[in-house]
Amino acid sequence: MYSLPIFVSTFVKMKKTVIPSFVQHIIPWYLENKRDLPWRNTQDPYSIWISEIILQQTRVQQGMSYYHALLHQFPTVQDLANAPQDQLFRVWQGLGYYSRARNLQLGAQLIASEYQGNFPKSYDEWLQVPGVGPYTAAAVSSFAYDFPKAAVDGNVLRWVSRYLGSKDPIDLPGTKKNIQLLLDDWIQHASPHVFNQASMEFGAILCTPKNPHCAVCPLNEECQSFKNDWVDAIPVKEKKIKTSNLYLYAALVTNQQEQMMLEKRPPQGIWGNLYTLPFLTFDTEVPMEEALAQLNERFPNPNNWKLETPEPIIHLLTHRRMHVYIFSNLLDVMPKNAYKFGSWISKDEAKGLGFPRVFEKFLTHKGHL
DNA sequence: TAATCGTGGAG
DNA sequence: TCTCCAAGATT
Repeated sequence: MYSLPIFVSTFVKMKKTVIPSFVQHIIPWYLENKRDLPWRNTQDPYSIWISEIILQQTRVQQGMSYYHALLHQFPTVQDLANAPQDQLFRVWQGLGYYSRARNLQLGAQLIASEYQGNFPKSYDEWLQVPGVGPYTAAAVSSFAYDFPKAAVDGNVLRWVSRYLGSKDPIDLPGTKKNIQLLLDDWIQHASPHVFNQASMEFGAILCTPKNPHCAVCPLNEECQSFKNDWVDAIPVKEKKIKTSNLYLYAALVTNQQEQMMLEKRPPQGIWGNLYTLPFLTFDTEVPMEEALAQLNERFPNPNNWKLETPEPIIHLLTHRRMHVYIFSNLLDVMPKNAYKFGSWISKDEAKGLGFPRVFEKFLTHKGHL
């Protein structure tokens, strides 16, 4: 006989109950056990919005200092809207996913102009802000304005699928949609901002990806995964992460004025709009002579390079293992107009720019930053 | 829709 | 050392 998908059947069943059991158990747990996080002590939409953009795919511990730095550098949405992008990237430097910073400023400009510095309030309004998707729109509108929309992030997908014992892959849009529908119903039985905070905190603190704390979980008696011993098997993911190699050859070129050649990356692609040493990339390893030959095509430099990284720097990206080789022009003098794709930048100027972590570390180590 | 976009910490 | 993946969004 045909059976309803588990989320739909749960949704139908819960419709009949007055207050979902999850709400009854998890909100008291949250109020007792929540972490003291700075963006939880405010209803200021600007601070909350900044925090949510930072926390996309980013752990609290990693994002905390950036949260304080951004609010310190750009106290108001107008400050952020009017800031030079280089200044923003200097603050965002090292946090990764730099399109977040670009879109954050686009959003600030939208709010400063079209909203006259007031902030969107509803979920649908926030969804129009660049860099704000379904999760962030629900989070900001509920935290700042108590708008009743469930925030569905990785924590929530995990605990809901475990709680219901669903083996639907959580990386499929249909699964997310079902969970969104279910929680959009449940959230009506609680204070929206408390519900969303409690929901995510529960996933982050108790229903963790590995070694969840089922023994002390207030929901363990009704958790389908706990009862069936599926906790380690749920959530299910369809896609597996496969990493491939990427070989990056960069040039540290300096002149007699103690300037170095830097390129601003194009807006699209990795490290968009940040500053890097000029570099070439290959999907497969190439002989060192070939890499040097290609560097020489770009720089009218006598073939005199020094390999600064005898062992390549291994820079791990989510889907890539990057092998970074850096060459310097050991003895040769580069003419001022030798290379038209980059700019000569002094040490002091470079300090105000944003660099990807791998270049920032190297240049700092060599005393160029 | 599937691929892309960083970095650092946990296990 | 290696895999996983974290308060996702965009194209």
